[in-house]
Amino acid sequence: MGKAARKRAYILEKAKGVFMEKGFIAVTMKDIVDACNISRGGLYLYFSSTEEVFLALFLREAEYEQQRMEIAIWENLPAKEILLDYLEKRKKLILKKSPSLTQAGHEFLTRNSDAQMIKKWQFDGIAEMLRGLILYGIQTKEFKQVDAGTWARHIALFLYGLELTAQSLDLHEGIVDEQINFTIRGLV
Amino acid sequence: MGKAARKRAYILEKAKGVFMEKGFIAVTMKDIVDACNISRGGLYLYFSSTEEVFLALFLREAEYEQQRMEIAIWENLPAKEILLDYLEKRKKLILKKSPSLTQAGHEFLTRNSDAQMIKKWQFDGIAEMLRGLILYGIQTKEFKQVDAGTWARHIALFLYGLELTAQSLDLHEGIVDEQINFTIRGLV
Amino acid sequence: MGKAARKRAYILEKAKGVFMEKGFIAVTMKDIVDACNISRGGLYLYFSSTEEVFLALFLREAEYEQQRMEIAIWENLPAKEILLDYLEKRKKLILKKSPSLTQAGHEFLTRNSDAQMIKKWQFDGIAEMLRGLILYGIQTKEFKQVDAGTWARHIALFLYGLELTAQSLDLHEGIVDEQINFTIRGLV
Amino acid sequence: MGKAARKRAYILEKAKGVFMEKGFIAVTMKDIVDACNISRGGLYLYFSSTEEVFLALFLREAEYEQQRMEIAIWENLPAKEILLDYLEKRKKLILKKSPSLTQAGHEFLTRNSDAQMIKKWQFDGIAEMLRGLILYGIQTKEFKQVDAGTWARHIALFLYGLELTAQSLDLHEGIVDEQINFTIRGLV
DNA sequence: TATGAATGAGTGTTCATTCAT
DNA sequence: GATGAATGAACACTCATTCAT
Repeated sequence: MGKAARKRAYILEKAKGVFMEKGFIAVTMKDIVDACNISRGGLYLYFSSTEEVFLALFLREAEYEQQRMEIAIWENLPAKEILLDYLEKRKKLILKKSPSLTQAGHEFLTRNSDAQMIKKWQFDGIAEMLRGLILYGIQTKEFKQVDAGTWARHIALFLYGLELTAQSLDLHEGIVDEQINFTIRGLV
Repeated sequence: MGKAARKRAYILEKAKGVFMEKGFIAVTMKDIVDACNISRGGLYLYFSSTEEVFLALFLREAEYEQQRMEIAIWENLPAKEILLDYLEKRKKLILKKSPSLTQAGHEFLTRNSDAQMIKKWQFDGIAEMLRGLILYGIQTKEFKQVDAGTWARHIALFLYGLELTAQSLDLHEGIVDEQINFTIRGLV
Repeated sequence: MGKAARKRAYILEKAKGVFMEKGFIAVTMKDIVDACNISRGGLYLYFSSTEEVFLALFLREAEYEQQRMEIAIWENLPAKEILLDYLEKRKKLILKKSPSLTQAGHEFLTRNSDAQMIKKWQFDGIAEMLRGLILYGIQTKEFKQVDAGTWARHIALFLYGLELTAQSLDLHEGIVDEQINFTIRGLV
Repeated sequence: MGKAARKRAYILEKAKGVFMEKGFIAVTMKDIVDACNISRGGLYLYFSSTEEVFLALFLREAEYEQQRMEIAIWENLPAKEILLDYLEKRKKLILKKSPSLTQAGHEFLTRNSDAQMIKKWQFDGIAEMLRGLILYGIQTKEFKQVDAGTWARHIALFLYGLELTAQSLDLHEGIVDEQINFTIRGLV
């Protein structure tokens, strides 16, 4: 990795904290500059707007997460275990008090309807992944014979909505657990 | 209605368009001034911040909607019909292509955790209403013997998330229908 | 007194409280409007700036005070008693916590070097009055044989300065008494 | 002196002219910006309010003057000569036709009762200094056996008041001389 | 006369963006 | 490449002043 690439990676890493803290809209170039401890002009050598920073960050995160997921799925672990792991991970994000990258991504989408990549990642990719998992669970008899596509989309949408709203609605852990268990019971 | 009240109502009406267009965070007093075709100072005679405008607007909308709902529920129609009507109404909001006040309300909540009124309206009130409806449906044997509270919260959360995300995710009507029907099938 | 004159007098009375509270510079037409409980436009029917209000007020006060003084002096009271009374009156103004009309007048003079009337009243008139009093006291052998003009101007300047600075310097009563007694001792 | 310090010094120098011209209350950040020929935002890099500018300016001036004074006092010159020099210096300030920083400082104190530094400089410090000088003069038999504290405060107050009022009252040099000589005669 | 809604100019303050070093 | 000082546009907010009623 060249020096420039390393600097870009550094900026994205620091920016991630900022976006997780403040969402997307409220973030200014100054926030990122401050978080990175670099000069105002320095940031502009690599990115020329918060949009650009966020897109690059989101792309990086998406690629990374995609890999982690595929590995987990194809390790032949029990479907139920994979699902529980996944839900557990989402639950942590949901219960986090500060905005998540999901929230920032949502704010970004609200203003930039043509950000296909984010759209794909925030929903399509996850729904597809869940569908694969459900089909696999049906095959291993762990799950009921349900319509995998519909269920996958339902879970994806439900979790996405839950993550966006949990903090603003002040949902406590009890309700989040209740809702997640409710979802699993429908499937298993 | 006095002159001042009429002017307030006029401002709220114009501001509604602005909030539906741009959400809450991105709206400035100047946006509202421009939409109303009044002077900068003129707006300050009625409202002194975007927060104040939005709260007044939201309260007005909430009161109006509340009335519509209560009437429908207490007309003793079959539970299933009331639910379908309600879901149909939400579906229309969900499929509307331009941003709704729900999105603006969500942004408001993201920055203003103490806006109890909005929180109540966006979620608590609706969950409670749905719970009453489900209990009523169970009593009339229209619905299965389910945990009314859990289901009510599930539907409320799911619809809220769906409304927030539908446009940004570009969900087409097929998927929205699929998801709504899926929800009803679980209940009936 | 006609209706208009009565209204003018009313406005001046209320404005006096405002100027005593806030000095001259910080007072806005809105402050006066609020204190008078009249409409914005209404005030403009009588005065078209804070300058105008203040000048009218100062003139009125000056005329009133002038009369009181002259009466006291020509009642043939002992010179020392008249002087003590006068100093006692000034002391009260000096120890008052909020700005006095003197302070407001000073602020006015700072911005309007051509306000001869105020200048005359704040200093020349008082010096002249004190000079008459000192001459009278010398004649009645109550005061030493001093240069009446110089002493009069000294006392006038000293009291004026003391009144302006007492609050901002946080002078407590002990120091004010000390300084006033010091002045009297030089004379008697 | 670094570049930033030089710029700060430049701003203070230009601001000094503004404060001497307009006092403190009437000065806006725009006035300072215009006097410095810099951009609106540029000023905010160094100071974020007129208060801040003025305090920095006053501190600088105070430090400079303090040094001059201490040197004069401890050079063991005759007390009378030091006093005359000091009064001569004050007389120049008093007769200067344009407003002085003293007026601005006074306005600042009027609105900002907790500016101890200014209070100390405008009065306490000077009274203390004069007291030391009078005691020294009594010791060398140059001055009469007077109450040094009372006299020191009297002179400090009198000069302060004189400086504030001289221009607004349009006192000509004859009167200022008369008053200063009068003060000296009381002491020597 | 009297009202008070309405205006718009002026000021404070923040930030994206540029540029000399 | 890197810096950070500087700029200026944009927005929040206040207030003197006007004007239709």
